[in-house]
Amino acid sequence: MQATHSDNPKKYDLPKGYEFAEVERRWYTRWLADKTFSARMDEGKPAFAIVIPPPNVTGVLHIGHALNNTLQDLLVRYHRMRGDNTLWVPGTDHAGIATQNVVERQLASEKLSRHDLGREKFIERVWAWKEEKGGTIINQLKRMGASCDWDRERFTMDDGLSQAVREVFVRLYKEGLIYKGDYIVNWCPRCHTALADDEVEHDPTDGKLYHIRYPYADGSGQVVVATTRPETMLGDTAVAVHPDDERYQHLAEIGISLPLTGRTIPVVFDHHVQREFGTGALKVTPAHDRDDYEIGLRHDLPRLKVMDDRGVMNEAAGPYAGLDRFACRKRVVADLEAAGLLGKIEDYQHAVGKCYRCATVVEPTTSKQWFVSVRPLADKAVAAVQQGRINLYPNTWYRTFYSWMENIRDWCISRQIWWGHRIPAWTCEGCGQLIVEVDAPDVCPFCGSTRLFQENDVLDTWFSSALWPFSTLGWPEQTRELATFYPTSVLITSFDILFFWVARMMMMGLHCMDEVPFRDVYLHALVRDKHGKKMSKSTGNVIDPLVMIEQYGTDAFRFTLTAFAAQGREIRMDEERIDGYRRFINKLWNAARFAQMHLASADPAITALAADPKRLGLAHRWILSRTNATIGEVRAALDGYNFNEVAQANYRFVWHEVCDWYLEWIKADLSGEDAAARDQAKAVLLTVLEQVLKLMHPVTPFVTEEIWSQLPGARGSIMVESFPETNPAWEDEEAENTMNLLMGVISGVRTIRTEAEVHPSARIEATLICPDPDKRRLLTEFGPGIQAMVRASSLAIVESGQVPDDAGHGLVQEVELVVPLKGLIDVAGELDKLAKERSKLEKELERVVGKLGNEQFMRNAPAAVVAKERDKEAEIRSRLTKTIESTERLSKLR
RNA sequence: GGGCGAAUAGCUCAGCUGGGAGAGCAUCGGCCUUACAAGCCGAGGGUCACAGGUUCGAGCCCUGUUUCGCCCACCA
Repeated sequence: MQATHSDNPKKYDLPKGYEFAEVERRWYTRWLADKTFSARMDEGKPAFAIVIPPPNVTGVLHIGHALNNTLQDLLVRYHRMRGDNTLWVPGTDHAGIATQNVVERQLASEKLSRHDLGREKFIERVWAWKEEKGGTIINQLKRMGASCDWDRERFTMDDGLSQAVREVFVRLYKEGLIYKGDYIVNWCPRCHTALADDEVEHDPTDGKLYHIRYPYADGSGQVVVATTRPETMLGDTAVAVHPDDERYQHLAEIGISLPLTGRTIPVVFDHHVQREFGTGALKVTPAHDRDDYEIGLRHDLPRLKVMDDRGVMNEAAGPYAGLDRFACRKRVVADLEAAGLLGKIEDYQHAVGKCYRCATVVEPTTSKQWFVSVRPLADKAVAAVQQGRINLYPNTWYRTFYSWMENIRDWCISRQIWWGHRIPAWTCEGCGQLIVEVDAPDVCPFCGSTRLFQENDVLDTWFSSALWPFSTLGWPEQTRELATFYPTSVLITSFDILFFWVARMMMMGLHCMDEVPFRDVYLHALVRDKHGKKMSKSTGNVIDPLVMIEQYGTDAFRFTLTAFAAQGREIRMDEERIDGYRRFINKLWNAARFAQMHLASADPAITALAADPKRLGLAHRWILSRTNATIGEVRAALDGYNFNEVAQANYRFVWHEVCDWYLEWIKADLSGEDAAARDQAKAVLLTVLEQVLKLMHPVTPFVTEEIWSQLPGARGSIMVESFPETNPAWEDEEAENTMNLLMGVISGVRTIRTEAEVHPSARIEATLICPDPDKRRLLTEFGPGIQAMVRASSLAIVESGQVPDDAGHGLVQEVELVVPLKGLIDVAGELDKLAKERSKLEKELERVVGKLGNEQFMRNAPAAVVAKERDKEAEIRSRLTKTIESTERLSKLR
């Protein structure tokens, strides 16, 4: 009777296909209920801590988060299984500008602005939004299987964290490392706030370069200046030329008559000006250009602001007041044209700074802002990295890190928005003194006035996230968490926030805690589409992690991300790969089903048999040796953050060693009559399966937990099982060599079968000709196994013999494989192949012989390499002989 | 302008300190062989971008070239 899939439904406890959706839901709920993710702080155990890069509270899980959190979870689960005191702190970032924008948009749909509500009501509204919508990404992280200690979830505007922010601010202020001043900053006219330098993105943009004639004040001539922003000329307060430029020396006395305004402005001499560029003359607008600002400082030029916060021209722009800056540009150009002062207009591509939040063209402008003097802090960070107290992975980042830190500029930390940590500084209306304190003062300590007004500005979002590694652990309180888990072990993040965030955490951690915030930094790549393009909504190439999870399951998705995470390599996500790994998860599932058939009634204590492999059969010794090797590989890969190797080692082992060979090999024993053989097989099968599940658990938590729970015996969560360790007793080179021989012979016979198109279920008669007595003994010993694997009705193992003319023939490790095939051979095809084989072997032989005949090689190459070449020569020669014999034999059949 | 990275099978990628080129997918052939057709057994397919160099030996090290990508930068 032919068995079908519906037969014996009771034979399997596990469903035929892996049903990930139900399993994932069930186990995550259970893990949460059992608090399996909760950090422990046991005495005497090493600590392993990761703080999550807090996603924006407005965030929606994208594939970058998915990668980032998969890698973190991988390490956290690994260390938890190793028995470390393991903590993964989750949380979200209040994301000042981003969040304020979201709520403002919401208000706009009600035809309201934040000003209609006023500051207090607006902030209430943001909190309300956060309560309602802010948990989105946290729930999505849970879908990813993230094993964060959720009871310790933090938000950068929590009371505790806000306290930490004020403490640090006040401390830095009192140390003179925070100052307030009127400087040029990047201003976003749409967000109405200053931006830090790295919050400005420079896009190459097609624009125009306008050449404008500036007449000399005495009318004796003119100088041409070029600009991409003609409207800023209204704020020009000088023209600059190079000090050594003979063309303009005489202008020092004369000055320039600024067109459209009639103002007279001086000519200044500054080394910044490039003589070769354009006419060598540069218009100077200190209030609206960063370089011009510097020139202005050097020459004590007035700073004339001609725009307001919205990018609209102000009264200083005279007749242009009230015009938007871009409208003004057109008008200025038209007026210059009319006045005959406009020179050529060139197409010009240049980098235009845009707001990283809303892509509005940033306006450099002077404004009163708060800054951090980063030099002393940066020096500490650089020193810590140089001393190896912080390691960067991949190490290609060191150079970039150092060069960035060398050129770092003071950090503008004030933002003119409402959502964020309000700067803890008050101005006394009585005496005008500035008071900076952690807690709001009631009276002015200088004059006793009670009329104190707090700063309106809030802090840059990155200020609070810079404190994240210690603020989340309770600082400034000296908590047990802080003592146990600071410094944290590793930070895993995307390289694009190395400077926004990572460098600043180093600075703040070293300064405030006097200790690094983390020992290792692993910087992963950006996830791109399979063609290497950035994913973006407009391109339409976005891969949504949640869709992937629904389609392929979380484990398959996680496995894919892990497999792609090779150091120093960009990730080109390909949905087909996810599908491939989904099949792998299913393969594991089915291997477990198979095991379960035989293990369901087994006593888990039988695994004790595997402790002493010397008494076990070959295949068992082999798979234990391979298990041992795989454990070593996986651990090394995890310890070195070589995530792709973790995936690869597991994949290879499970599919190509356990499933392809081991399970097939032991089928006979499992269903055979020999009770001792059966017990061995069960014992090792269970042992290997346990090891596999543990090895894979950090990558694929759900399927491994589900299978684990079904194994015989009472079992707790696999999450708290101990991670596999290499076991020297399992290492067995001899078993590996023998199995390699057997597997080679089996594959060789299968090739003969397939090429002759022997039906897979047909039995063949096979002969192995093996002159080597040791190998012959092994082949004889394991003959029944070989016979089963190649579906032979008979298997003869002989020392020597003739190969019949019509036999299929192969050669593996000096063993001749002979399968009589009675006319099934495709003679012409085989002869073709043999000819190809022959020429290939001859070429190889030539190379090897040449090498061995080379004195230099013989002198310089290590003995092992020489010996290997000798073996190779012998092997090639014997293969060549056999190939020629086969050719002759087959030729007769033609 | 400076810096970094990449180029290996049709596609996506491994290849760790130099010692006989690999995987998955795709392609071709054959199979429902009772864990898995989401599978099994096989096959074909590569001038390791190009040119030099070092070496007994180079996908790997060095130099240069080309192409692509990214980061940083005050040439209006």
